[in-house]
Parts: sequence; structure tokens; C-alpha cells
Amino acid sequence: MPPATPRSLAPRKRPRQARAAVTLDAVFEATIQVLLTVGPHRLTTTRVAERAGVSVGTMYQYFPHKQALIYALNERYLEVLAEKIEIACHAQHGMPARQMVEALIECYWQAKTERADVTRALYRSVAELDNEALIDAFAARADAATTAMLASAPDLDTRELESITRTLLTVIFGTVRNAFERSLDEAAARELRRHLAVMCGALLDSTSGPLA
Amino acid sequence: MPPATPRSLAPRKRPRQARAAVTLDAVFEATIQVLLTVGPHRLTTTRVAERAGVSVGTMYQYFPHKQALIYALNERYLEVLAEKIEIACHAQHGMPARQMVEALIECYWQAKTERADVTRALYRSVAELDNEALIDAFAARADAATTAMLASAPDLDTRELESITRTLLTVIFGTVRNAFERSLDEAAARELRRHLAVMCGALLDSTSGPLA
Amino acid sequence: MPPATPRSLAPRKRPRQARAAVTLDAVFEATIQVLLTVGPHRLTTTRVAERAGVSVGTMYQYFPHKQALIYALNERYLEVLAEKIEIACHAQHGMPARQMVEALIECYWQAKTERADVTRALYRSVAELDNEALIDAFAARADAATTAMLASAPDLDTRELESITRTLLTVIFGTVRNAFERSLDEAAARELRRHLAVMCGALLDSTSGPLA
Amino acid sequence: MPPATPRSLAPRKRPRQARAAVTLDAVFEATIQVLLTVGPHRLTTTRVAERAGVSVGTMYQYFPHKQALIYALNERYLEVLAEKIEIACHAQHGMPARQMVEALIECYWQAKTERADVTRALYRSVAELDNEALIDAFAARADAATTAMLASAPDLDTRELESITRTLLTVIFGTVRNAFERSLDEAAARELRRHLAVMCGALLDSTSGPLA
DNA sequence: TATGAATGAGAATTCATTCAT
DNA sequence: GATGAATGAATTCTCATTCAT
Repeated sequence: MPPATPRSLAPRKRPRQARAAVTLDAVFEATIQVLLTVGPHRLTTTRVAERAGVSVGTMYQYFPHKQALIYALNERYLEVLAEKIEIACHAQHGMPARQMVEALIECYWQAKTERADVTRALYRSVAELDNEALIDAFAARADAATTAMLASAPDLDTRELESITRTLLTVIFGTVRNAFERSLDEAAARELRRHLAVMCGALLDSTSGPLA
Repeated sequence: MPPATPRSLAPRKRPRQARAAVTLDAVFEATIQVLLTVGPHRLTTTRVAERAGVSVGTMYQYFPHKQALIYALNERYLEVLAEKIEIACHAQHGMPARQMVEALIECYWQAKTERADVTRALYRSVAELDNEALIDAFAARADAATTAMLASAPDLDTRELESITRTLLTVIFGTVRNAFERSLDEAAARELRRHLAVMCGALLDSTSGPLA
Repeated sequence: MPPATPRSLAPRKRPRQARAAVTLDAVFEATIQVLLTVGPHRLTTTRVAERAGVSVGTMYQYFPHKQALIYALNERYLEVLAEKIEIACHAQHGMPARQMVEALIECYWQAKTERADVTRALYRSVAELDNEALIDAFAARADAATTAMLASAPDLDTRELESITRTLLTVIFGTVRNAFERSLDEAAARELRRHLAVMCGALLDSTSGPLA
Repeated sequence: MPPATPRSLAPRKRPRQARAAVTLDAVFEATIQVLLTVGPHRLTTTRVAERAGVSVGTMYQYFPHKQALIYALNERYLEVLAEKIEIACHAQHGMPARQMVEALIECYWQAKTERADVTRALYRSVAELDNEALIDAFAARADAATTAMLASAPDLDTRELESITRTLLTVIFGTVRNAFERSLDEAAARELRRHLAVMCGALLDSTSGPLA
């Protein structure tokens, strides 16, 4: 289920030639850089184009307006992220629940940290944009993948799965985001992550208890 | 430790007369409304003034520029929030750790939910502003109050307090924020909150375990 | 019946202070000048503002966009013109039909010639604009006034009044407009006008004939 | 006397091959459609090319710039129109003057109504262009043809021919144009046309009268 | 002191035109 | 020749801020 991009935010055209694809990549990368260096409310189309080494006009061939650019950037990012989560979840089918959750945390954390600058940039970009639809679509995919995964765990009560999934994802995603806002050092981050695993594991226990 | 407001972001004058206080309140309230109705990137000083029933000129008597207005709004909000947390923490001195954490969650959740519109508005306002300093100062107060509280718990290993505190606050604050992004219904919210308490309790157990 | 200006073309605010009225007049005059000197498709908001000795911003306080400015200019002009026609028609009540028509031609011709530059400018401005509504409203007023006038003529068959009125106005307005496109010299213009009166008179005769 | 097209407005090449002629026709037709559907100030070269099923590049092979395109469109149209008038006038040589004028009205009216959309489109296109030269050349041809025709009428005083011709054409052309602005229904149009013939006939009488 | 008209730098967006493929 | 991606000057419009009244 591809996210139903609203008409007004859809890109003008998809790149057909290799040259165009290169241009688009440059524009996306430039957007991230601008977001990071001058912040979201000083992100201007001219600045992005300049940084990308393209003319404004070219940018507007692909995006009908600034919002569409930022929307596409987020979409692209969330698409990759959702896919990673789906793959990670799939790989854990049939495993013990605790291990599943640890894999989920690992996957999400990894994805966010890999290019921390991008993560930070996108968190900031959000205010420029009404991306609720995007977030919802992403959340739906993550929910589905996680629920399916947990349903396959041999050691888990499946009655409250939906609610458990929602909590797990809300806590994990929220915690990671907040961790990015407080800029933690390496050690603190590792510790936080360990704690998070403990806490999520405990949540699973709290419901699987009666099953045993 | 009150946040060291940079001079450039400080309001021009503190309200000495009742009239001024009323005006200020109106302006803050108007800002929230504008934030909610038209979004952060269409928040204009004229619009705020209009909504507040004041002239732009008058608004500029109180705030030297737009950023100062938003900064002050956040400052005021975080001040109240920090105070609530401090009071809540203080009230729990000497109590069992689990109860402490539950009180903390209750307090934070309550504060955020009380006026959900304000909460949402402020989350959105962030892009307009470099409010890292504000956030840091708030985090420091919350950390201090929480650590002090936990230190007084009779049933807690005090060796890892700092790290535990950091995790607790990161998880709680992050989860609540994320919960606001997914608009949960009443039931789901209650469930999430219950889970959150379970998870935080489990974190405490994990360290106090060896102590016992 | 004031012309129902569409919402999107309506001015932002009416001038309240004397200063504002002066500004508005300057803007209108500047628009005419720009229309005349550089033509409608090189009429830019900046150019108009510059010529008016105002900043663009000021202009935009009164008009939400360029079209609204041109629309207002036409509206103002047609308002005056319609009024002139109404007065002229009213003044002829009860007179012989031929004299009426001559007065109508005189009035219209006079109004258009008085400030030929304005007339020419407005004819040109029309393409920038969807002013059908304006034209229709004007035509309706002119029709009404003319019909009422002719109805009071003692020497006219009143059965075909509507159709006669429509022809008279279409012919007169059209002829004058076309005369402006061919730039006639003084003598030619006078001759044309005499002919026009003859022709219109003949039209009246053609229907009043059976009456006699 | 063919209109002396300024070099800067001349098409780049005359179509030597059938293919080129087809392309040209498509481009002209597309221009008309764009003029009608989106209006003159949103007529863009890309849009026209797209609608014509050609690339912009190709269009620029035929027209050195946008103005040249619109100029050529008007030129082509007026050329045909002038020819029709010349033929119609020629066909009336030696006939009674009244019949001549009726034929003239019939011819012009017919030509304008045949493809009312084209007529409307071209009236609108005028703003994009300084086509005074075109109009003048056309007027000159129409004048010449009409004068020659009237000169051959057995029942007309030839002393004021020039002035009569000018009036006739100004009135007829102007009236028809204005009729297009007020969108008249079928019946009203027929009536107007009948009136117009009566009026023009009367003009002839007014001068031929003394002759008889 | 309060007002709101005026300012103008700055941002978004368009579109005629070119030119590498 | 034909194509259509790229260009960037030109234009419209916004909005934080000032200042005369």
C-alpha cells in the first residue's frame, strides 16, 4: 500500500533519464544540507538549488512547490525506513518475543543513527509541512509488520497484540526521537538503548505471564 | 536554575500593571490559536495582534521581534511544566520508587493533556525557533528533581541513578510526544499509559533487584 | 444595484484616512500611466508602485493581487460612466426620441473623449482580466436607463423597446470603441459622430413609422 | 497591399513540405484552444506546444519567439478575412448601394460567426501583441475594397465616399465586436443584424438623397 | 502610549528561450 | 531535425518591522 500522496504535494514528473535522476538526488541531498546548516525556516528554494548546483527552474520542473520537495524527501526517507522495519520483522518470524523486540530496537536505532544528520534534518523539517498522512502511512506499515512478527512468537499471548504493538512502537519511536533532542554521548546512548530493551521485554512478560 | 534567557530573546518589559498582564495573556493565547488554526509557517505578527485585539505596534512594545514572542511563550509554558514536575517529585520524597514513577507519569501526562491544544501548538512552534537552550534548561530541572526524588526512595539502588533518571525522562517525554502525533483515542491512550507505568517500573526493578 | 464584485477580486480595505485616499488615487493614476506607456503586458506591480511613489507593500495593503487592482480601476471607471449615462438619460425624459439618442451619443462620446488616454488604457487593460461581470453590470445599468428614457418619448412605438435599446447601445458603444482603435483625426471623428446620429435616428424612425 | 510584416515578427521559415504545414496548422489551432481555455495571460509556449503535440524546440523552429506566433496567427486570420471582404465587395460591383451594404454586413458577420471561438480567442490575444500595424493594414484593405465597391454603385453620390466608407466599416466592425462581448442569444443577434442593415441603409440614403 | 499605514528586502514561482543529446 | 531538460531573469506577493500621527 503506497502512501496516497495528495495531489497537491505530488512531484511534477518522475526522472526518466539518468541525468534527471542525478539531478534529483543532488536536490534531495542539498535539501538535507540546507536543513542542517541554516535550519528549516531559512530553507529557501534558491538556497537549495544553489547548493545542489542546479537552477531554481530545474527544481521546479520536478516539484510544484517547496512543500512538495520536503514532502518527497520525507516520503523517500520513510519509505526506506518502513522497508527496513519490514525486513527486520520478517527475519524474526518464529523467534522468541524478547529477541524480536531487541531486533526491532536495533533496526530502528541503527536506521536513525546511520545518518544522524539526515534524521535530525528531517525531524526539523516536519514543521514546514503537513505530513500527517505520511506519518500515518508509515505507522500503519510499522504496526502491521510488528504485529505480524509478534503473532508468530511461540511465547506470547496473542490476545492484546494490537495494543502491545502500539505501545512498543510509540515508546521506541518516541524515545529515539527524544534521545536525538537531548544530544546524548556515546555511553549514555548505549545505556539508554539497553534500558529500552529491558523495558520492552518487561512489557512482553507482563502479558505473556498468564500464558505460561 | 531558571533558564538564562539570552538578552536578544527577552521581552521588552515585564508587566507592571494589570492591564499589561492582560494584554500579554491575550497575545499568548492568540499565538496559540494562530499556531493551531493556520500553522507555524503562516503565523504572522499581524495575525496574532489582530486575534489578540491589539495593534501590531503594541505587540512590539512587549516583544522586540517575533522570535521573542514564541520564545517567551515556550518559556512560560516550560516554566509551569518544570514547576509542576518539581512539586510532584517533591511530594513523593521517601515513597517507594514505583509509586514515584507512577506519579511522574501522571504529572507529565496530566500537564500535557490538560490543554492538548497548547501542547500541540507548542510542538509545532518549535521550528520557528532555536529553543535548544530552553529545552536543555527544562531537561536539567526535570533531571534534578527526578534524581533527588529517586535518591530518597528506600527501595532503590542509588548507584545508577543518573542513568536511570535520564532513561525514565527520555522514555516518558518521548512516548507522550509520540502519542500526540498518532492521535490515539481515549481507550488506547489509557492503555498506553498503563503500559508505560509497567515498563518504567520494570526498569527500576532491574536495578534494584540485586540490591534486595 | 452595485456590481457584485467577486470575493477574489475585491479590494482588501477601503481607505479610512485622507492619506490613504491620496495613496489610492496615486496608484490608480499610476496604473493608467503604466498601461499607456508600456502596455498591459508589461504592467508590473513594481512599476506601478514606483510610478505612484509608493512601495509595493502599500499597494498590496489595498489590493490582494494585480488583477484586483485592474479590476478596481475598471470598476471605478465604469461606475462613473454608468452614472453619467443615467444622468443624461434622466435629463431627457419626455423629449423627442431623436433628441434622446443624440444626447446619448453626445454623453458617451464626451465621456470617452474627455480623457482619451484613460479610455485607451482601459480598453487595453481588459485582456488582463476577466471583467465580464463588470461589463455585464455596466451594460445592465445602461440598458435600464436607456429603456426608461425611450419609454418616455412621446413619439416612439414602445413595443420593441428592449430590442431597440440593445441595438442602440451595441452600435454606439461598439462604434466608439472601434473609432479609438483607428485613430481618427478631429474632422473624421466629427463626421463619424454625425453619421452615427443619423443612423440611430433612422433606427427609431423605422419602428415609430407604423405608430404615426 | 499585403501587410509589411516587420522582420522581427516574421516566422522563421515558410513551410516547404506538407509535414511542416500540418505542424503549423496544429500549432495555430493549439494556440487558439489555449487562448480560449486558459486565457491570454496563461498562454505559455510550452502549453501550446504540448497541446499541438510538438516539442517546444520544434515550435521555436517555426517562430523565433512567442510574439511571432501570435502575430502570425492574427496575420493569417486577418489575411483570410480581408480576402473574404474583397471578394464579397468585388461581387457586388454595379449593384444598388443598399444591397452592397447588406452583402458587406452578411460577409463580415458570417466570417466572425463561422468560428466564433477563433474570433473570441483573437480578440483576447490582442493584449499580448502590438498589432496596430496588422490592424491598420487590414483596415486599409477593407477600406479600399469597400470604397471601390461603393464607387460602382449607380445610386450613390460619390463625393463623400471616403467618409461614408469609414463610417460604415467602423460601425459594422465595432458593432459586431461589441455583440461578441455581450453574448447575445440567437434571436437577439438576428434582430441586431437586421437593425444594423437598416441603419447602414439609412446612412446611404442620407447622402444619396440630394443626388436623386 | 497606542495605532495601523507604509516600507522594502526577501521569498516563491513562472516561463520564454537555449542547447546538449 | 526533433526533443525536452535546464536555465535564470523577471515577476508576484509576503510579512517583520518602523514611525508619523
